Amino acid sequence: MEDFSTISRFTRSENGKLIKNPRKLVSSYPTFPITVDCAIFGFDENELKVLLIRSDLEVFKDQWSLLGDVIKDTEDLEEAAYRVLQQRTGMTNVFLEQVKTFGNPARHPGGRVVTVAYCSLLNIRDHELKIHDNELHWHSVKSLCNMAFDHQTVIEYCNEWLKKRIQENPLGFNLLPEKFSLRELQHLYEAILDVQLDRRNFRKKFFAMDFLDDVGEFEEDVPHRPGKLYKFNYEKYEKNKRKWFAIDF
Amino acid sequence: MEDFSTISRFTRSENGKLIKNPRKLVSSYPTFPITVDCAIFGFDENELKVLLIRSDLEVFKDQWSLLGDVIKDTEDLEEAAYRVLQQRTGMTNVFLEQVKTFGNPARHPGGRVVTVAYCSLLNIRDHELKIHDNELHWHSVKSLCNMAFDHQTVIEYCNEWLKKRIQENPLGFNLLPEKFSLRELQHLYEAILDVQLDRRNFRKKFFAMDFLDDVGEFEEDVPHRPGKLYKFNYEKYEKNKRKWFAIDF
DNA sequence: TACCAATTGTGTAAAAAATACATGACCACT
DNA sequence: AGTGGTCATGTATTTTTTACACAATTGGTA
Repeated sequence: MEDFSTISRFTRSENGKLIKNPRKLVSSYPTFPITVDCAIFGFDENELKVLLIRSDLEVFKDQWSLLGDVIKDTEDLEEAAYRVLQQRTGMTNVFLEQVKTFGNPARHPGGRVVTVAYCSLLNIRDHELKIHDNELHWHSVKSLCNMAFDHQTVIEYCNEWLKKRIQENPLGFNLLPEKFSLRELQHLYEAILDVQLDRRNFRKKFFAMDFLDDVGEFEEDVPHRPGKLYKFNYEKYEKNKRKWFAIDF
Repeated sequence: MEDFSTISRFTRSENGKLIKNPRKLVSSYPTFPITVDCAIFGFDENELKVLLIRSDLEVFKDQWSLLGDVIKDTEDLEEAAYRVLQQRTGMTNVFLEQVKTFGNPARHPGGRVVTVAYCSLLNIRDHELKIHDNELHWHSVKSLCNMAFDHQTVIEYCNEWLKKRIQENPLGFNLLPEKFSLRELQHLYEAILDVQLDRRNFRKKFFAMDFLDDVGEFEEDVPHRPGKLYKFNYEKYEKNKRKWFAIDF
């Protein structure tokens, strides 16, 4: 006889009969607070930044935390994250994607709170005027410290996720103005991946991918010869994108 | 004056003062049931399979669902997933990784239940004797239908996740016996990725990665010339693994 | 015991992709 | 007019990927 004694009483009905009332079943489940936390990344002065807010918990006095909120009864997780994003930055049409859920029972000093981490990418200049709340701050990702909750871990995880993702998908453009020069693009990659890239090969590669539209304009206000400006053309990307396949590890 | 009226009352303290009692704060948060669901994959007869259980809800009569359970007060999410895995397969030391959290308010007929999906990989033969519970069933991933909850979506997501992951990391070995032939390995890749691969190039690639140990034995009970058996050597892999970097999309 | 079916094991040539690298022109600033 | 910083561009070399064929081994079967 097999020992099923360790199987939770929630896993199966005791007697093998079908459960008629799912509401009753679910109401017997233990419940927990759930939040979403947004790692909102921006790129400025050749550095990757993350938008943080001063914690309002006394135990985390003078520490920073991600922007987050509890989820509401009727909203999906992504909706909640998007709401946080909009409320704080005023921006809509912004890249947002779920990264990971953190559920360590001790991660919140007020009791168990499970949080779903989202990663968002936006162009800092597009909304810089909206951040006059001086509790909000763009913080360099390289020099994080003194974070509330487990938010340092969360940001590091999101940062690693971004590093990987930006090599496989055209996400980087979300961090730049609509029109950008190839130097800006290269600096973005160099900053996020923490590598040095050869300029000629970098250009060759992006031109070969063939989704950059020359907008016929040039950089302004740069203290050197201005470079051409380009736009990311999503349709071209979608049409030509390679079927990603390569065993390689 | 900025309009912060839409910002949730949970987001910040009203008056700008620091919150002294985090327990009180958290106890004001709405709560939800949280479950973990495990997409447990196995490989048999050259097919990717997933371990399913018959739903015990009457609304899902004769439908299949993933193995899952509610999380307990004091356990971390991964602990809960691991518990489900052990209880059902009797196996320990098994690959397990979080994939995504699903929180659609309507995904459970009994009310809102948020679930964290985990993906697990194991060798079917290692534990086939433990599945005499006839409510449990290895189901071909290619022919899913009639799943309870949103579990079809969840499995499809996990399957895509696996497809990508198996190309970047040596996960496939978890689905094979400790000693395997290169044909088995190739069939595994071909089944999961749904491609045909050139045998010589496949072998060349894996030998070049240099983490397969020839165990000096041969296949048995095959109706053709038996191939050499190999073991995956994790230490060698760790030592030689390439720093993964390539912009490519 | 001879043959068949299935699979093992092995290498090379051609094509494609990644890398390394230098120069003259342009613009702003002084 | 000179300087500092950047733009724009192409080629040769190396590395990686791909395509592809044949002899040998085993079990099964007539």
